[in-house]
Amino acid sequence: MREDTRKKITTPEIADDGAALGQSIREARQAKGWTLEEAGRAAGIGRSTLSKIENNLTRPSFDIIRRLTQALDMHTPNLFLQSGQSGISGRRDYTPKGRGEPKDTPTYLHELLCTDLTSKRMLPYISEIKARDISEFETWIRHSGEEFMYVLSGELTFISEHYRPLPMKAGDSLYYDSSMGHGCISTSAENARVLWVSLE
Amino acid sequence: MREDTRKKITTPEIADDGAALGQSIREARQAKGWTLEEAGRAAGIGRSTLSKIENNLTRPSFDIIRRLTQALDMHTPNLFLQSGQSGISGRRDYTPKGRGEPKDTPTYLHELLCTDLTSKRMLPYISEIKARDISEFETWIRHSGEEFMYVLSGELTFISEHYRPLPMKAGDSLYYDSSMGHGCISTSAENARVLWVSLE
DNA sequence: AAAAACTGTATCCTATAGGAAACAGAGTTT
DNA sequence: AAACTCTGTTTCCTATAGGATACAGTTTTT
Repeated sequence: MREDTRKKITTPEIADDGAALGQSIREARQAKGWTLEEAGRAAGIGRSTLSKIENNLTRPSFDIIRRLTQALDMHTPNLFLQSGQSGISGRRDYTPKGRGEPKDTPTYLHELLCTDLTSKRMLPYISEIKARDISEFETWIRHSGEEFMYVLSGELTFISEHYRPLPMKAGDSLYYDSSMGHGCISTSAENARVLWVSLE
Repeated sequence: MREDTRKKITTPEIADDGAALGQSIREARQAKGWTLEEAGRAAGIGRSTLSKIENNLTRPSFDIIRRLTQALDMHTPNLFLQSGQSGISGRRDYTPKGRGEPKDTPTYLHELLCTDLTSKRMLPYISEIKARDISEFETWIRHSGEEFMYVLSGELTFISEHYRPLPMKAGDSLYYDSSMGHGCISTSAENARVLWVSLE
């Protein structure tokens, strides 16, 4: 080994709050059984860079992390959790039938489900859509995210941009981009009941 | 203004594939009605840095982006979408009753819903849980993410780590951390039917 | 309408991110 | 056991991230 006469430049232990980022990546890589070389090639980065990232010896760019998470099929939301907050880890929330949290609007009767878990990512609720005429429709509902709906009872028509009205009845389900303008109207004599799960 | 004799170093238009990252951040900041100064202070970064990020003139570190997304209450998964793939934007997927894609396991009869939309983030399916004795239970199901379940018919018992068995019947709902070991057994004479929505 | 207080952008500079290559250690092969 | 071939780590270097500051444009105050 050759003599190193230079002043030692210290850059150790960056990790501060970013915390277990490197560890997460190392686990994901090893779960795939990949070497630094292989993972680096898949993500388009050098193995030295990857080594430093996994050992928290650097503060990688977002771009690098994005490429890595793609290559390793990683679960990205976890990476954003700072030490302390850990989502709903190890918890569950039970709501008996009809015991959700009511929330009414002029058009809908909502029953929010599992509201004790405030940090959950999906938002489940049951809506009672009041029977009414199609002419009452006013404006699109539009909000970023994705939504899944399942018709519990009754009949309704789902209307949205880019598509023609879709008649639905009990047992039917639908998944859609909620940033696309959308809305529901009951087309049965009685109210229709729908289970919704909204993301974001 | 003084004469600039240096060779112009060009660093414009980094944006390459990272794409609309800066735009997303600008939108989130403006949605909060914040100036660069305010948002920067909330995230602990300088306004000049933030300006460059929003205009895609730099390739920010993951750490910076994490601080920003926290301060701005941003929805992080979107940021990981690269330019080509845009989720399910502007699309919807309808599945009539009983027309899901069947997928059976020894214990469950699954019917996957809305399988045409492959890039959706939530995974909805209906499971028929075969009536059986509690003694048949073998091992925990465990996978990262969150799950919501809604009992459509029949009765069952949900069992999981950290908790005691939970009897559920039609109309009940449950939200839980799916990394926590869990499982279901039917406790009614006939099979129980459950609607599940799984996230990641 | 000048002065002042804002806004977001552009410039300058230093610490460092990330690639190339050297290094070190553990198996393999000849 | 020496020569190869892997692994992951460390060193070296250049391009650049991000803060400080100067600049420019717009609105508010005196």
